[in-house]
Amino acid sequence: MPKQVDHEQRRVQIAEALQRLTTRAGLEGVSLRQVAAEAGMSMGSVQHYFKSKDEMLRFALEHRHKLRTERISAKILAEGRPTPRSILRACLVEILPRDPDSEADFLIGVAYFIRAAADPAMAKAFGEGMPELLQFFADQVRQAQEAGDVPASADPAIEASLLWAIADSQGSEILMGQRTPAEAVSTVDYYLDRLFSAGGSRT
Amino acid sequence: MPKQVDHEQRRVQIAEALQRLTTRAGLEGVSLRQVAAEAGMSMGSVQHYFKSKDEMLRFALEHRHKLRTERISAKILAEGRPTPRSILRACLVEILPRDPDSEADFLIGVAYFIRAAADPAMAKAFGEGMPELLQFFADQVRQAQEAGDVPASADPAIEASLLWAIADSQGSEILMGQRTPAEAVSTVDYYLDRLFSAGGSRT
DNA sequence: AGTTTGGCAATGCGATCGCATCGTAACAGC
DNA sequence: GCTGTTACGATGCGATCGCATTGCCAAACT
Repeated sequence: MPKQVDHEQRRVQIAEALQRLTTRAGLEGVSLRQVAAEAGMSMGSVQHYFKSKDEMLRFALEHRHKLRTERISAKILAEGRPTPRSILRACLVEILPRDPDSEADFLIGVAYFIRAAADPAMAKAFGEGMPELLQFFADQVRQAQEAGDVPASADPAIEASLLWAIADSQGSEILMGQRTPAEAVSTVDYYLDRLFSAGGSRT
Repeated sequence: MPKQVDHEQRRVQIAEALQRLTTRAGLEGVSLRQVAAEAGMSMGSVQHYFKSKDEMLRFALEHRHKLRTERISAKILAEGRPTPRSILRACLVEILPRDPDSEADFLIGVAYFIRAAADPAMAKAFGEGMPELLQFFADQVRQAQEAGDVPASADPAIEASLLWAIADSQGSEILMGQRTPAEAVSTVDYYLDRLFSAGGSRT
């Protein structure tokens, strides 16, 4: 029929404008008008692609999840000779806010978290990407165990949760200015050192 | 001169109404009118005790800090024969959202966090209570080291940060419904088990 | 060529926001 | 008992919010 516009692309365009704004003001502090302005279009246009603000937020969250997954995948593939440890380290460092981009990404995550706390639908969308990552972490730990690099007594599922905890919390402290990215990375390494040696048969 | 009103008490009263609301709608979703209604007073009254919304938020944050500190202190004193490990465990469990009250407290923390990310003044207030707790954790780890319960190779400052990370992150996952409080507590114990035995001379 | 339909801008509406202002009631000091 | 200061409720203002409505333009399809 009429024009040919790639809906998905437009939605992504809007979502990315939203991300940029979210970094500065949090999620609740962002209005549809601001998003439209940031995306360089009229408010009516934004409304055309998202029936409500909530729908826009949910799309942007899923988009972010996808991007993060891709980013982490790329990191892993970029590893020359990946070992479970190097893979885990790459993931954890990737999660940490090290530059404006990753800082934005981290902030957006928190912004969504707090909305998810009050909005069950958002909580569902928010939680969906998590088990996947934890599962991946657990798998890496398991492989390291089989290679004898991590003590057999370790519980992969719990270890995965702990690894995530460290990246998450260190990230928060970086944002609060209580820690530098370099310090956070060295904390990650400190922890990996212990996980990958305590009681293990090799270093 | 006129009436005799305890300003501090009134402010606390308002702050607590704010906390109750924050649990439900996050920090940005709370209006002065709602706070006034929740506190059972008129909006003009709230304005009388806080010149601006920001000032109210900052006071409530400090109030929360104080309460949490007191709560943790009480927990420690309640320990019959406290050991560094039992103290740390009590603190970590105290931080976790286990019931509506502690859940609310945790949510409020997140709500303030996100505001602090955009507001330097709030970030300052937010970060002030943190080093104190980390310092306390580090001291406990150090004492355990001296008792031979934690390997000497451990770095108390980093361990403190890791301990906080675990409580913080597990708390988030509880709120997202991805984990039960019981699971989180067992994760805490799992971690303490390793910290307090790996390479250590005693159990 | 005319009709249809999607893309998009503009505008309006009702609600709500933080904040300023003003009026009033209550009480302390002279 | 008058005065001055404080407590606090009521109201109004300008801005902004999400959302609904409307209308125009351009591009397919008949």
